[in-house]
Amino acid sequence: MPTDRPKFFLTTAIDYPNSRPHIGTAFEKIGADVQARYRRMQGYDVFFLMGNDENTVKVAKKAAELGQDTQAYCDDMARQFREVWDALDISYDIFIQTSSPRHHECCRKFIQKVYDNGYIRKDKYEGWYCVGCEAFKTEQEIKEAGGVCPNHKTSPIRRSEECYFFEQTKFRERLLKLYKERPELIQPESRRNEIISLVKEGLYDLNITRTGEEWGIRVPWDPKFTIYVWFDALLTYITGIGYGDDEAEFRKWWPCDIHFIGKDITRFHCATWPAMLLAAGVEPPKQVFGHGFVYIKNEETGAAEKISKSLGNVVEPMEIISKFSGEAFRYYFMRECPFPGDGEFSWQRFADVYNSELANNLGNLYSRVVTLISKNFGGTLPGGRKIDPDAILPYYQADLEGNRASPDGSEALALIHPGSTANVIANLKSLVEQCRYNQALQTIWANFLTPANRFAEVTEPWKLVKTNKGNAAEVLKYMLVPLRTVSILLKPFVPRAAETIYRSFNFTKPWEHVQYEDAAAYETQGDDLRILAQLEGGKVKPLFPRIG
RNA sequence: CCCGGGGUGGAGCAGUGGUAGCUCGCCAGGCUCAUAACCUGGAGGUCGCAGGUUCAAAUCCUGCCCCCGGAACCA
Repeated sequence: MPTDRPKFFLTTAIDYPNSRPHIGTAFEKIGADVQARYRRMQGYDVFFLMGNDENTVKVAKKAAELGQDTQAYCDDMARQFREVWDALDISYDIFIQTSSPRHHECCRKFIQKVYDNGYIRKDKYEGWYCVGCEAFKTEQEIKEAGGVCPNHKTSPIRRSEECYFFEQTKFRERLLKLYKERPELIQPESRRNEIISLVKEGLYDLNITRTGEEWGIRVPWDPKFTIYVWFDALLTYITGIGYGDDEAEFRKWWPCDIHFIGKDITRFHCATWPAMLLAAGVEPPKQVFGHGFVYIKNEETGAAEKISKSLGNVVEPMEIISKFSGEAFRYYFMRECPFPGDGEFSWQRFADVYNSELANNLGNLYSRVVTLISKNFGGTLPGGRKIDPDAILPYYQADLEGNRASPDGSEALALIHPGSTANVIANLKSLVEQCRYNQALQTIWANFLTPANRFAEVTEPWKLVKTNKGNAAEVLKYMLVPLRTVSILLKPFVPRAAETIYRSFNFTKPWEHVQYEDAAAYETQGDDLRILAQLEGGKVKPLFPRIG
């Protein structure tokens, strides 16, 4: 289907399926998903790619340990990963398994191209080899284990063997030029600085093959070698959109708009990956975003620990989802952990944030507004009056200046001036586009939800219905404004709750077509404002039930 | 040793030259429409340390201290 909408192609890192996904992996997927959902809302034609990285020796070993066929093991793990992503409403368009025949084939075409272009040479790799493991060990591994193999506790031997090298050093100057010409390529900026100094000093050719492995992709011109897992893993980003077998589709999506990755693998994505692409005559991606890590707060010591199996602190995403919800999970990590930087998880903090921000603030505002309208007006507010989305902000400002409004509804309404909501939304768009999600959410709460509750406190519609029903109806319509605004702005973050709020009323624009700009452009509605939500005894089901 | 990030009231953070702010927690009061929710007020910080620039520094410069990461199958 042809389209003239701007395209937006984004990817997450692909994961090793040698263990189930943890909350750190989920953090990345959610951050990418917020971006994908935001772009779709804003009219982009979006393609969101994720996947599992299966061509590694570790996966084959793990399958063997379990007595399973490697492929069957990979398929089952892929199912388990997708189960978690689905529970978190990750809206990926394609999920690649690198063990798939199509990936293998496209991969071979790519590496052949790089070989033909003269950027792969045969040479010798020398390093510390453990006979027990039948594998090379890094200096680091040996050093950390005290001079022996960490698995076998035996001394490694010096060994050299033939292999193929990718000559990425040949791209040193071109990479540096690229970083200079396109400062937005590596984000956030701290990562960029890191990579520039790395490429200036530390770039070296990469051994991209292994021998003696059954599981993996064969090197096309020399099939006794398999392709080193990193080289094939990165290729997922292009094989997934048709590189090597669907030229039109590939040209439609490439170059990638954002690769979301963990900050630890920026060097691969910002140096090796663009070099690989250049070597094959393909354009580099537009942006690589290296997000921060989630640490687990040790409830006893208070220290932030790296998520690791050996520390035994791994938290299963499903555990959080079943205790709270997928929406709460998304909110917590986007609100509490600055996406470009590091964040922390603790059950205590999770419960605090959930109760105070989702239940008490957002959820409760929704409940009180719905109940007030249904109990006092039978669920229908008479229409015909224009509602201005700036109703709340100026009140808030007036309040800050010390001009306390009187409890008379009409006087509170007199504080309204137009103009400011649009500014806040412009700022929010920029924050979301820069992936500064925690600041975006904080801005939404501070500018719409808190003022809405204050507005209610000053105008007291529950009293006003007894003395001046006309004014009470107006006040309630104004309270609906921030609720509507927030539902639109939260659509990328908590899609289900946002939809529930929006669809609880007969707002005119269809939910599927709502954009950020609509949050500031509340249309005049001749029709009555009605509650469409299902009620029981005049009340709605709590959006986020408090959890004790 | 080197490189990167960071040190702001009890916790987590924002704040790149002009009276130190947000969320949570804590204390007191108000309200009662609402999910024991909401609103107001309060306590609590010499913005890691020492110098320097400036009319003015959390913010710029210099030196020092401390914490966290850091090269490959780990997001």
